[in-house]
Amino acid sequence: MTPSLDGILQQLECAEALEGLQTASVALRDHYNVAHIVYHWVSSSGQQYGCGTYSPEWVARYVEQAYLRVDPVVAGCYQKFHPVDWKRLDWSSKASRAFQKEAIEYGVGNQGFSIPIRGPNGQFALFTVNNDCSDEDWANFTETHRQHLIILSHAFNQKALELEPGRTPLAAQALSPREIDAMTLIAVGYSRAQVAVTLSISENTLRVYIESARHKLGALNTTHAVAKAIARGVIVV
Amino acid sequence: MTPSLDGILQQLECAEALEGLQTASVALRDHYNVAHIVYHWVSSSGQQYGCGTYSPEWVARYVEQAYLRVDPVVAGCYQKFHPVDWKRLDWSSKASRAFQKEAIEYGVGNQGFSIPIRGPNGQFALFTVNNDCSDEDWANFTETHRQHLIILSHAFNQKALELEPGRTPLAAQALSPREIDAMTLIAVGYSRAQVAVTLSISENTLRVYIESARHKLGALNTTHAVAKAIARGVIVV
DNA sequence: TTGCACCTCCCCTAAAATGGTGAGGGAGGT
DNA sequence: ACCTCCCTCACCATTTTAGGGGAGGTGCAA
Repeated sequence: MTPSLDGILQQLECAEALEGLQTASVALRDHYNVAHIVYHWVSSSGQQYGCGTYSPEWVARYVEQAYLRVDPVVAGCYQKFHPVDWKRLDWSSKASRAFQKEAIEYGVGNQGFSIPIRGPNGQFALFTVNNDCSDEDWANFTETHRQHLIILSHAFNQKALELEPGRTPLAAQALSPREIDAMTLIAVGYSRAQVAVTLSISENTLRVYIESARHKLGALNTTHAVAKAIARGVIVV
Repeated sequence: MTPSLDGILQQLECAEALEGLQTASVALRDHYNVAHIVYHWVSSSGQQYGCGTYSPEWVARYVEQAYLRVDPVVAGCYQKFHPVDWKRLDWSSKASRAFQKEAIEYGVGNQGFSIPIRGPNGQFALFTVNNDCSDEDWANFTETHRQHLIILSHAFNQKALELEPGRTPLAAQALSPREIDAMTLIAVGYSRAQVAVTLSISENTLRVYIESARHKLGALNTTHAVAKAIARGVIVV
């Protein structure tokens, strides 16, 4: 007996480890009667995680060959942020075709539908449903379940973020208003001279702000400080 | 008579301009019988757009005062990527409280629920539903409609992206692997000399990468390039 | 009152970054 | 085969930024 969607969502909400996502993937595969459900993401630290129903062999192969940099699904979805049917991706390059051929040999279906979700600090996740069927059947399937799949991708994503280790105590020291002004203008490409004129202060004063902000942010230099400020959302560009 | 949710979604799908989003916002407000529905986003170019049911006075005030940099909803959601209840944001600072007080004077409800969505190249959107009611009622509302609101945020977002002018030639601006290496190391505070050593190349070569990346990113200087690269998710720090 | 954090300004010198151009070899795609 | 993009290195002179110092004024809060 296949579990209900609500049941799976509820179960997902209670999950306390990666295994919970794994179990949910399997349950979803059975629920929808498709070939595969896969969820994988890249954390802010660049670490990759994944769960789903692909065969261990294919996963190992994928990781070993660093296919993340080849996979047109990843590359294509990275430029979008709404659901993407695999057919609409660019499979023209030689590497892509070889990759696809190999994937199918490892039991991956020919049809796919992936939902990218992007978080702050470069987090990027993909929720994928995969099957082996005709174009027409697949179009029907995605049309019918599109909304549920979006909800599911959110649920997976939320859970994944909760489980992510070291997801930032973030004890960020706040910058003063003037420091924020200064860093913001520096971040949009102004030179110190320009920023000083814009803020109607002397360049010497400006430097004090920049130095101060740099120390608060624990940065090694101005560029690093800007990078940290943006990554932490202290300033918005 | 209030339109059905499916009707609104369908109408949204057919929208051909910002007015379509505006109409949908109003329809949604009536459908859910809440105070406000607002959708606003920042494009990759930094341009702000918005639509919704806030009074024109409040919108004008918001823009004029550059409240985007004060609004705790924006600041809070910028660090997350799942729905956020306004109560869970940080309203402790004086500026935040003053902002909130003023917002309420302009007819904004005390309760809010915002769904952030982040696109490639630094696009960032917020779909907000706002109301004036008790904590309990609001908890019930958000609990009940959470999934639909997520779907709606996606629908708005997809439409907004379609409507965004000049929304294409970005994919061509991807950085080469070496450029990413260079920018990443610069972003974590290394000097050019250190980066050159780390990458085992001459500092001259390194500079070519930085310059190339700078041009691709349309940045005025290295710091600006790093800022853009991070904001767009081209590099992860 | 006495801190403390903020804003503002000034001095110094050495190190780093900036701007553009030329040029060779390699890999991939049409 | 040709073309384009990527990787690598080199040269030049100039501007900007880097790291510290010190010092006076405001306003808020314990």
